[in-house]
Amino acid sequence: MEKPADIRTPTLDDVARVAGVSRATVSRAIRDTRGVAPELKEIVGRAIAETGYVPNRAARSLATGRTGTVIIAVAGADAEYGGVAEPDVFADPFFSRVISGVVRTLRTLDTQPVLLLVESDADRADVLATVRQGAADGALLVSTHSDDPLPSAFAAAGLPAVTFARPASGAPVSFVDIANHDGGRLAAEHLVARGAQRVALIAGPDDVPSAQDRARGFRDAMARHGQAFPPTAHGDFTVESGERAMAEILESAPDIDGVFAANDLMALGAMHGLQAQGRRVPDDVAIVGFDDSVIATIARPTLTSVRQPIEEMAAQMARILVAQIHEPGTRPSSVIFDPVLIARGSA
Amino acid sequence: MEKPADIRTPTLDDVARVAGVSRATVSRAIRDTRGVAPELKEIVGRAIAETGYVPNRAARSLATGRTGTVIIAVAGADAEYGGVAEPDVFADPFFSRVISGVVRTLRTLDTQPVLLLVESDADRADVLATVRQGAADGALLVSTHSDDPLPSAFAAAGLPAVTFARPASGAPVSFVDIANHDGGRLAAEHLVARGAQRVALIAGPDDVPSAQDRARGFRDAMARHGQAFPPTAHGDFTVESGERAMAEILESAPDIDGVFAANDLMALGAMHGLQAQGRRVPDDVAIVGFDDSVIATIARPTLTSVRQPIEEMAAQMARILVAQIHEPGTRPSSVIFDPVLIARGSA
DNA sequence: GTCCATCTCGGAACCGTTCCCAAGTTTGTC
DNA sequence: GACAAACTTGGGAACGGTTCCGAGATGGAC
Repeated sequence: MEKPADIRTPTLDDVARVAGVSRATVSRAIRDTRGVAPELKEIVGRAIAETGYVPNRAARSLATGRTGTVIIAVAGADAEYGGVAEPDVFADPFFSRVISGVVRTLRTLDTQPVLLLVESDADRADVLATVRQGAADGALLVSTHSDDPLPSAFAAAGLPAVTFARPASGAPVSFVDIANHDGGRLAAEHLVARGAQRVALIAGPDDVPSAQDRARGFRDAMARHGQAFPPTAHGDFTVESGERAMAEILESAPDIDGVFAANDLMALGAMHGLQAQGRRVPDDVAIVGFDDSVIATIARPTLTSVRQPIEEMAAQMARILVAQIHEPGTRPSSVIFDPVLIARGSA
Repeated sequence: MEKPADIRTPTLDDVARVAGVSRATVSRAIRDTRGVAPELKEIVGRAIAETGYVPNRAARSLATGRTGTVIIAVAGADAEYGGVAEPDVFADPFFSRVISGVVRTLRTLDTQPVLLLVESDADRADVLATVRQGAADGALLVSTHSDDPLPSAFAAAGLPAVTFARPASGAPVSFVDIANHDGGRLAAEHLVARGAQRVALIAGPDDVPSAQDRARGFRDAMARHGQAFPPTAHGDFTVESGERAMAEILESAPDIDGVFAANDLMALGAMHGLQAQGRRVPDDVAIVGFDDSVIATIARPTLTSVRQPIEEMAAQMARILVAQIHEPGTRPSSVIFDPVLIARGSA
């Protein structure tokens, strides 16, 4: 008190001195573990307020071995994979929705997300290192590439991780996914029910398992209605690629009257392509997208789309990861969501 | 070596033992401060590889008082402010672009971003507490509300912070902004040059300074061309509000031939509203938006828009913050970017 | 060969928590 | 009233780094 009021941030010892108890007691009072007298807890509370104490996270983390932080790693296009094509994962509402769902849920779990972009092997190493260094307790892995080695790396290191979509590598990590095959089927059935006779498919990249499943589900269902071999073109989930794919299809099969695209951005591109050729949507050609993103409601006509409850899926990822962190050694689990078709103007 | 190969993660002491040097030397070798013999550095390097050592971030952070982490706090709609209106900040490409720019830049600065959502006073307290607890070295504040108390709080606490847009409170914190007034002027001049005789304005919320500046810039410039009082309606930066505002304007001024909206989402809503009434864009009514977001290229016709280099602005925020963290006590600085009009199909 | 300056390295203190363990206090039972 | 059990509390050792300080070693100048 006689000391020149020092600027140093108060520590547990300071609070203990003011409260007239030991450091250990203050620590217990703060985290209100049972076994501390109510009146002492009261006194400690006042001492904390008086000193303006805030616990130091680094020290706590060092002592407990936990940080209350997880990584959310979103994988964009690798430089090696093509780079410029998709300059920004954030341009795709898909990633925004995942992040949104994760962030919102983690908030209720007293956990903070560190956002890491993965676009190279160096980035991948960084993600793993960050957890190894104890700067985060686990990782949420969101990647579209099937050969992403990160899930395997986490599994091998025994570090908590949850992926969006089943890891193609078969790595034993928890994941959350949607029944993509069923989603493709829903799209097919909707087009057929609408009377489409000659449908086409704009599929995603061949190395993306979820895209493959959607395509397969679509084709399987169409085969039941006599259209086992719909004309197909591939895109990379961007609007531009959707438009290109549409043009490609129209060249070989100008008489189509229905299209299913593996995501909304490509569906929008297809719509642009069709409209540019003077075809009316949905009168001449019906379109069904996938994701039910905000894009679907912004398009004109609005886009019929297979809904993927991304925010809820992301929330589930967060819950599984946190549970796994608190209960180490539990076996990997998985949750599969069911898609729903949302009918709008385009089909 | 005779011990049962323990599963414990290796520590500095382990490396020191293997390398046959002291812990202090290993520490110095790792951060290669000068004053350690090259051959020892070599030996230490091998020992690190052999043991699979990774430095513990919590311990380092405890010793140094730094974390290599910053908060990026994005403020959505407060529950108190209206809540449901904007269920998700991530739906707005604006925030995605800010996050993208920040994340990309921080990566080059050896700093990791913790993403925090701010939607209540409790969230705000959390942001401040996180930095106080030493879990982050500073904060990037992205908020549209003028009465956000966070900038002032950081300034008062003397904690490093950088805001997107000049803080309305006048708090002495660094910020990055765009010349909104000039942006409004650019839109006005473009519409006038195009021959628009009766323009209208879809402004943002009155409590958002940047929106006010855009509106003021627009009106000031229009006044120079004899249209000092353009019919005006307000929106809240969403597509729906843009459509509503457009309807409102058309009711009182059905003969307009040009519209400026304070962001692209509202411009798109306006476009929808006009098209629904059978008006052609840009032939009957020209539209200029603001932001030059991905929305502008997706719309049909594509949207003429005042470009805001958001990613670069965000990058600048990150750089300023990190500089401030490394050089404490520096005075707040600011950077103002210049807007550019990108002409497309809508005007 | 001696002396001094310079450089390298090890010992030990320190950062601020948590948690184990022992000591002290209270309560309850016979 | 004695003794055991249950509960609180404080002391001190981790946790895993960084950094100050002093001791040797080394090299150069005379």
